[in-house]
Amino acid sequence: MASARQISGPCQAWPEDSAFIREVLDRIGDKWTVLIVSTLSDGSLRYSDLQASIPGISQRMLTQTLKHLERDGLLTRTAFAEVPPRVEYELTDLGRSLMGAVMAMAGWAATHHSEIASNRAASELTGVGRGKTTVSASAG
Amino acid sequence: MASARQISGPCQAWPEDSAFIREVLDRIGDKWTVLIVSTLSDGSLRYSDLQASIPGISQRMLTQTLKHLERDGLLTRTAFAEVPPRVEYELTDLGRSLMGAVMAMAGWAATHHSEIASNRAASELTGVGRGKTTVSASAG
DNA sequence: CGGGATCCTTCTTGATACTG
DNA sequence: CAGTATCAAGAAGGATCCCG
Repeated sequence: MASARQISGPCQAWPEDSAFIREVLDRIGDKWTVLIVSTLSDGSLRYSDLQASIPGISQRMLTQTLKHLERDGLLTRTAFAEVPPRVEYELTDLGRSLMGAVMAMAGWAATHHSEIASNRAASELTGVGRGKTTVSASAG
Repeated sequence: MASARQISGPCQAWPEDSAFIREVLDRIGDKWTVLIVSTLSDGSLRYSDLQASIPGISQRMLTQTLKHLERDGLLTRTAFAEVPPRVEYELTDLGRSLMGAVMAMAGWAATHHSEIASNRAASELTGVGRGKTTVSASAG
């Protein structure tokens, strides 16, 4: 996604600011980013530790996401020139502040996820969001 | 952030809670969700108004995202049985609270996006996140 | 151990055409 | 107007092989 960035609208909340909001969303909206960052919140870890700590991840995604995070300055990568190669990843202050923001989202999620879940369940029965909807007789 | 635990915890951040965090992230991580919700923050709008207010969107994505949001109880859909069909979409309280959460994220983004941008720019020159990285001589 | 490069499959998305 | 249905292109992700 994130192809064209022409999102200027007439009556919007954020006129043009949405640009970097989407940047952030593109980053944390990524499944692995959140998992990696949260895993690193305990302290620095090496590549294989991360891979072991995050069950479903492939090394492709691990490497790629780590690169993105490093590029954005959310974590640091330190390679040790030892005989058995060792690389350690650690969150920067910026990375930890992202954790805080995600935690805030988590708070919202924790507060409302049951409500969302019940809404969703109710929709299954009602048919809402699948064709059937509230139909009002002409209110004009 | 209410029930979430400390950032510098002993073991892992979220053992199993990540489930509904990801649910929320999957929703707002979606480009269109944020745009639709923010567009509706001004009040109810009809289908064609939304389509006009969000330049890049296709009716496929518009319809689909609206359905998801309706299903999760973030907005309501009201169809009027008039001769020229009219359907209005409006945020629920839950939807508006999501707006608040996204605004919070926007706050973080606003605070740090320049830092991220400069980090990213610096990485272009340094080569960080693209192969070259900080290499420490064997520390042990 | 820590990746880089490649292939291949799946999911997502945009464009198009048709309906009530 | 407000969608639905179908199709094809592209991106994302996983598996695999290989190198330093």
